[in-house]
Amino acid sequence: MAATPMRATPSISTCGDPMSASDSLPPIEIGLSAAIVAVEGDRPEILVVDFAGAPPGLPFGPFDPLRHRTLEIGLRAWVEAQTALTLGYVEQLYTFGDRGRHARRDDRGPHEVSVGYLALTRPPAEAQGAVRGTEALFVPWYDFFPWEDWRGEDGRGQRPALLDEAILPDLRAWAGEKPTSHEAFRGLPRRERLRLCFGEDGMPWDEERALERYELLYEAGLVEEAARDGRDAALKRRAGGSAPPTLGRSMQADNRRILATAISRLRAKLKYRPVVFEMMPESFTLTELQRTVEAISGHHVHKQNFRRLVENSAMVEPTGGSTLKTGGRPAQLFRFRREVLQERPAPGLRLSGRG
Amino acid sequence: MAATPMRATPSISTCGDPMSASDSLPPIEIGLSAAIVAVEGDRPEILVVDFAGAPPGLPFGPFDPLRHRTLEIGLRAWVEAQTALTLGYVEQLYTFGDRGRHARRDDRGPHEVSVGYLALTRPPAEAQGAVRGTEALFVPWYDFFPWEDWRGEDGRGQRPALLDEAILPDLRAWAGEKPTSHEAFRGLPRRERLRLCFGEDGMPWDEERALERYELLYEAGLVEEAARDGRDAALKRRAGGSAPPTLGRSMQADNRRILATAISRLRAKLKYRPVVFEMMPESFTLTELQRTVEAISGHHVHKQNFRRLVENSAMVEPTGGSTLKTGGRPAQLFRFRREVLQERPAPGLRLSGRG
DNA sequence: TCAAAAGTGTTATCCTTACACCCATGT
DNA sequence: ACATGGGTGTAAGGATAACACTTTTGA
Repeated sequence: MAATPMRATPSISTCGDPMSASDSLPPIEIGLSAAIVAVEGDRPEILVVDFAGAPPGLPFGPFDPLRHRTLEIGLRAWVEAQTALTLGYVEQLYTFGDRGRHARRDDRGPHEVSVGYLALTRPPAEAQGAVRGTEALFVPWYDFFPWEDWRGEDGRGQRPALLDEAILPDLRAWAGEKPTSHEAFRGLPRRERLRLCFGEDGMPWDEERALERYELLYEAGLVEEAARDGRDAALKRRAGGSAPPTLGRSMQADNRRILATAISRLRAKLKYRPVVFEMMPESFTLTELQRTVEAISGHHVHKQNFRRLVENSAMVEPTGGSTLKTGGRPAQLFRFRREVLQERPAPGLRLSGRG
Repeated sequence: MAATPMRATPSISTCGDPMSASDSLPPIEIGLSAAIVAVEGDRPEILVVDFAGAPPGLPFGPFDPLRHRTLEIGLRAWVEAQTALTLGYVEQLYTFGDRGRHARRDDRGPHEVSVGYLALTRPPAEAQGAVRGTEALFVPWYDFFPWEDWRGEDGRGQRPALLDEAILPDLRAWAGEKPTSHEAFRGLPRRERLRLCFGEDGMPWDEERALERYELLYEAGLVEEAARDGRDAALKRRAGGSAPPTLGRSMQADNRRILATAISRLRAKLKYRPVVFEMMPESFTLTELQRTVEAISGHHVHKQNFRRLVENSAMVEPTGGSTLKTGGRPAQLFRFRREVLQERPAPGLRLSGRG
């Protein structure tokens, strides 16, 4: 390759000693938050901690560098110590340093930075011994994001009514206003962001943009968290001004944003890594697998193509058994072929055709 | 959609008050590290801070939550204040809590957690005023990862000689040994990891696995950082035991791991988002665009197909001008069509055919 | 006239999408 | 018999990969 060139040399304070500025810095604490996902039938669920009336929160614990070598080890350790849940797949999502978590500037105590994790597990009934206390429970994640479920109550796919009735009218009004100085410098104008995120005129609804959608709603002051974080100005704009925003259940601190991050990431990852199987029991029918994928992605997929896709992908193999529990013709049972991890470079379920 | 069910209730310490455990926790400091990438001709370069003889490091600065609302704002602020670099694209990579950064357990002072960022910029010559001091400079990133450049010195693609001469023999030896207790519980056996990461027998070389490859080399004790972090045992195994490992230049602390993360992420992102253009000048020829993509991905692509792919993608438009500087027939100049961001859901350059 | 690099056209192949149809069970 | 869900086959369309070939400059 070439010899190291001496060329542009922007001046950057080198900070050879990482502690150089530590005296002047306020204390910081790192919170590890886990979005622990399981799918129960056709319902994706998330483990939350209840606050007796107050909005629920994701389970979390502080990171103690003296006890745990890495962040992920820390997360696994206290989750597996305090619950009997077996965390299969664990993945770091994002680190949020926002003040959102502690709303006010004059807060005392350490500043909280939260590292969000995604964990996948099997439905509670399968994870025996998971029940130990009463503070935490699994709740459907679409309680927090009703606009993300496009499967409809009946069978056929169906646009959530909430979108046209409540969300889009308010967002269109917001898009008509002048952007704040904060927004101006970076990114697209409001109208365009709205089109991209919510699939207005011509743009398709992209299920992977769950995080961007939540953040847009937050900026527009349409979720409860925005008010809590002191964005009252944004909220006043709402029609009438009396009715508080009710777009989905809210959560503690920035937890709903972490959950939105988890949903986006999981929906994306489904397509290029065999992560669904972390949420499936040992053996399952192809329809059960399809229901799980649909639950997560939030819309129906084409049955026949899904089946072929799965069978061609070599990700499953028949167990030999079958079940009658589904009603109708008995369904073959399959299991995950772990060997694909060693055969294919990047196995996954790239589904695009809607059902 | 459905009513919230009361079902499984794993007991998790609720930690309603985020400060509950703060007294017993050691102080933590958050370092923001930036992998700032630019492409100069056919060479990808990374901005490093020189330590006069010692291994270079990524520029970094501490996060001060009182001054900056978010981590990214903090990063942008000090980079743009201390250098005159214009950071176009900035993206959070990963947060490392490892002790790797401070090698020894008995360290005094705050524990350092590093949040790695990827930033893209234009070549130094373009970023006028970027030159302010002499501590920082751009160096070719393949100095740190020579095994990642498959383009060859001549023209045709070519496997780096280093792989067969030094890396693979040592890795095969490592794969033949018994795994440590740490490794055993999670993941694949050594032999399989080696196949996947380095494309042994039948598996293709996946350029996106740059991070996994570096981590494998670290675990096998074949990079200098492994020795520094106290993995001497691993190092003793090396044949002869006298010659220190020389697989690429090493960096400060965990910085090479962050750079590996940046390379992996950038190589992946190239394929589904129009990020190349953040590193291109206002107008460019298609061949220049191709050279940039090749520089990053580390291998050649098929010229004709690349051109068609780009032109069909509607990501560029002709400026009308042309240049003679390329030698041979004059080349048309193109510019990035920013409108694609609003037209296509996820534009990118999915190239797979090798050149 | 030749080398070098830009730029065009064509074809075989695979993958995706969509549609139509058959099979096995319970009521 | 028929409803229900499981399971299979096949044809059209589009994207990709690989190939050969033409054009325009400088030396």
